[in-house]
Amino acid sequence: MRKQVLIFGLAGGVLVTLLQWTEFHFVVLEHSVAIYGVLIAILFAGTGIWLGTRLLAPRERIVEVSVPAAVPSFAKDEAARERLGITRRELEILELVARGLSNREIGETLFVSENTVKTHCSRAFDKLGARRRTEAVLRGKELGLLS
Amino acid sequence: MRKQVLIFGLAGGVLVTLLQWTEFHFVVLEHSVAIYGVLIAILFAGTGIWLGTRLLAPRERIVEVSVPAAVPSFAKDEAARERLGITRRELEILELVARGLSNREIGETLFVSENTVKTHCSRAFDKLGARRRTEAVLRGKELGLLS
DNA sequence: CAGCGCGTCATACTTTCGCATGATTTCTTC
DNA sequence: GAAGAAATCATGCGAAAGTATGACGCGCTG
Repeated sequence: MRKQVLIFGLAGGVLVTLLQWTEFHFVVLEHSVAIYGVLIAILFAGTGIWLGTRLLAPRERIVEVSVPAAVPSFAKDEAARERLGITRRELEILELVARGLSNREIGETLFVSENTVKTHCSRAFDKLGARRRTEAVLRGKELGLLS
Repeated sequence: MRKQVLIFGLAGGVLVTLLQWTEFHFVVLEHSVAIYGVLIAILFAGTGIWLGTRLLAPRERIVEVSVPAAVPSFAKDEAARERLGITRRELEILELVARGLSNREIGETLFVSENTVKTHCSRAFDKLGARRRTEAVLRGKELGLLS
């Protein structure tokens, strides 16, 4: 968090410097407004993107989780997940496994590589004491992880 | 990441053009730079947020609610089995698949070779329209084949 | 009896899984 | 600001799973 702020401030300083420099040297009066505009635009577009990713994305994620289930058993999943030390991402992938998707398809669905899916799967299987995906799905349902 | 940069640069170019155009045509009035700045800032902050949410966090989740009624258990299995043209042996193996057993374990359980299990599995998967055992289990439950 | 469905098995081949290991990055937390 | 958790990705390897094809025996049935 501090890192972003730092980089951000640094960029701002660079911009200011650059702006003054350019203005005082070769891009004088008539273009100054344009320059200012561009710089401000860049600055605020960056801020907007930053805000969008940092602040709005998590909210969207929460919506994803809470909307679909119609909320009969959400806290239960969470409790079971927590108890087993399974991360949210792992559970997410486990759910797709239970839907019969291959690792490749899961990767495409979640926009991550197949390798990543495999990693999550392995960890989840390990935590579930399962050695195959079918077994993992079964255990997941038994333990209240999956509906 | 590259995509965003590209779009970002594009937006920048568009802005420069637009800005110069507007400046030389109808907004040359004596508005202060600050007003331009604020307007552009607002505009691009919004754009940035839009970009951030649109491009950097494209996530969706499709969740369905399947309702497997588990009341009449045996006759229904038979009916579904018959309807799908699945033999008893195939269903038997499918049940063990759903229990998370490997082909080898199934073979040992039923005293047949692993190859035989594979054959039955392939045929059953084909009749279920499944390409993976996890998918087959899911379809089996949806169709009332498996409890 | 000839044909058919079913169960059994094999061989060969391709694809997918699962495991181990290590690296990088981001975020949180103390 | 150091440390840990979490997510991401890669590579390599062996083990499963899945596909295709052919074959054999058994029981039923027209």
